[in-house]
Amino acid sequence: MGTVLPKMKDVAALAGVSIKTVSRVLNNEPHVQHAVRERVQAAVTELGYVPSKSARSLRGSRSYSINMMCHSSRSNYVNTIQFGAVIACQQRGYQLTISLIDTVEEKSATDFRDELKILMARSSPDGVILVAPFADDPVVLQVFDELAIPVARIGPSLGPEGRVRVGINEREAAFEVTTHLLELGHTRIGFVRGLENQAVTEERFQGYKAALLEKGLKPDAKHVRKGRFDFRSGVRAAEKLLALEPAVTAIFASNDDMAAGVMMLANRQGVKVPEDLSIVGFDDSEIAENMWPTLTTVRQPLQQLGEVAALKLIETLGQSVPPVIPPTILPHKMIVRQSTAKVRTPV
Amino acid sequence: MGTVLPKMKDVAALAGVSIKTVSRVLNNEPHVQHAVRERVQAAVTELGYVPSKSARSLRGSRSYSINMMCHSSRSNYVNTIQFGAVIACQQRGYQLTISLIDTVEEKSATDFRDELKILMARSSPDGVILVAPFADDPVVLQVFDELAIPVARIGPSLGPEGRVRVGINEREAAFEVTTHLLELGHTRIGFVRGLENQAVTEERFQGYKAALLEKGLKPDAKHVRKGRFDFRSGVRAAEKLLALEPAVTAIFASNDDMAAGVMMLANRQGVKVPEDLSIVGFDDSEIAENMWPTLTTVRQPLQQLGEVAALKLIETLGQSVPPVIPPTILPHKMIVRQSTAKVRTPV
DNA sequence: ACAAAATTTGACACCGTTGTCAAAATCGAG
DNA sequence: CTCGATTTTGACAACGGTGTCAAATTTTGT
Repeated sequence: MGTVLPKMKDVAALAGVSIKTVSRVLNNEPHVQHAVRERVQAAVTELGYVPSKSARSLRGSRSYSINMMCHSSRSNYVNTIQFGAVIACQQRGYQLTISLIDTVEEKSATDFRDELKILMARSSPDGVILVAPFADDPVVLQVFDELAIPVARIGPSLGPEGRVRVGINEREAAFEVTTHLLELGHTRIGFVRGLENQAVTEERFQGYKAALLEKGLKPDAKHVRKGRFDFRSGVRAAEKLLALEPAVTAIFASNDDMAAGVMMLANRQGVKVPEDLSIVGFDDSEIAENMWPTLTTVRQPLQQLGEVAALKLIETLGQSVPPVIPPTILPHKMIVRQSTAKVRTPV
Repeated sequence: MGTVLPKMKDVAALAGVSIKTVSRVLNNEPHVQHAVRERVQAAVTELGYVPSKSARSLRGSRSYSINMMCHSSRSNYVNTIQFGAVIACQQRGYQLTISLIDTVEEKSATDFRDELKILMARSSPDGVILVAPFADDPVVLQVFDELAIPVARIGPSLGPEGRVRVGINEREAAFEVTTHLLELGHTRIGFVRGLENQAVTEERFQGYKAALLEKGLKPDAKHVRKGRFDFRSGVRAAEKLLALEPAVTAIFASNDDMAAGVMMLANRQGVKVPEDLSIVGFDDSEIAENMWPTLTTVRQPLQQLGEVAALKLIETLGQSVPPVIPPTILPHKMIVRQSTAKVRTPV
């Protein structure tokens, strides 16, 4: 009931050892006799003792918290990754905290750096998980270098630098879905790009181009539209692509939200999907199955991405100087649903 | 570059006062001369000093963190509330942490209580924000009472107890959309309930019933289906409701995801929306605008709900014994889009 | 069986802040 | 101008752990 929380000295008293020995057991340090270790552990569970995070981090200068930095957490992408990260952190006894910060573009770079530094000083995490649009931002990476806070980057360009990186092979995935469309007989395939400040935008585009070239087709600039990863920009891109003469017979949108926009416009204009127009997306977010017809897309293991990023990050916290770590590439998978079909009238 | 983080004594030295005085200034305590206060503040900003959270919370037994407890953060509802909560916390210098925990149903009640207690001991938040399905859970509320951790509940049943509560008037909102359908001439209006362990499910249903009764219509049990707040259960409910003889001419789903399911099924069966069937949802989540036709729904100010909950919670942390607080009711708004229209053939 | 080496254990300082309490400075009244 | 009341200030302990280092204990070698 109203019993006070047990402290280390209570555990020590119950086990008949010194405080320091309890500390050693809790931190899995060597130099404790097996029998003593067991006695202490029994005392811990009996009292339901949980070490005080603040005391621990004050002396040990580790906060046992990981921060996930986002621009906005309101997207399936960020949200699902976050979900995976929370699970991993919880499992390892870490706490996940969320920080929101505006992108560099919305303010001056110095303001941004200052704000970021204050934010980090406040939460003083042991490590930070970066997702788009920060995973590729040189200013952000530099600040964390200066603060000597380890970062894990999700879905970044796979450069050679020595930080924890987790992602999928974006280019290959884009190559696969494009090839899927080509094999269905499509030759005029529209492509909707994502936000230009994100590395994945170019990666996916490269995959698209490579697939066309492999089949001996020349990429046509008219078939490529810019997008912003949101529903609305998908609608706008589709307007242009369907107005072409001759129009495209398939559209590859760089994510599902834009694909949903494409589909909405097709529905509205009476263009039949997939008979007159095949559509593919990217991400396999919830919306992909919740539209009609359901969307062919690429499944990114988002939750797993978050989990692995958090685990790898926590793992590196022990090492004093993190070695150069090869990027972890998780497998993606093309999910063929109803929005793609053989082209009707091959020209 | 590699300068160490400034500590309180550095600030004290620069301002020419004692450490304690700096502490007083930072905590807005009285008994500091105006001039001294300014001098200290100047020193703080000059050094870019940020107090150490761990030291603070160790001595002061406040952690400056708020925990948001969810079952799964992967829904627009939870996600948007979380977004608002992060904003509010950040603004007040608090940190938002996320905890995931399985519902009571998935394990024994004692296990649940133990797990919850350990989770809270680990993160030791100053307060907790509860959302569905925990906001109404008596076991959860009891545990927090025992631990003496203040909670803020979002969207709960509006009982008389003295905790921070934030929500909208669910019943009235449901009353309004139902009335909207009635005024369009609909008389056979289907209703899809939500998860039965959540208070809002009954609240919205009561609003639906009240609207029918007010227009002199008798609620028909055949027109009411259970649901689980997800796309799939919306599809299933619609199958049943559209198979009725005579079929319903409108369906009110208790949330947007289920409404999307209803719409998908209608599209698939060739039932024209809104000509043959009007559909309304609830929440105004992103999906509402990202379907075709766009969805008439009720806008819940989810982000604001999260913000207000966090702010009110932080506010009460000062008071030693939180007084009985009246619930905060935020305004909702019916958003009429394309999915509702006059009934075609009034029977 | 005894000294040296290795292992196990505990006393104590310390991390950076806030609470307590007494000292110092200022103010007001007679 | 002095004395008590009040305001302002600072010295010091304390929060609950971990790091250091020395003491106690056990093991090893001869």
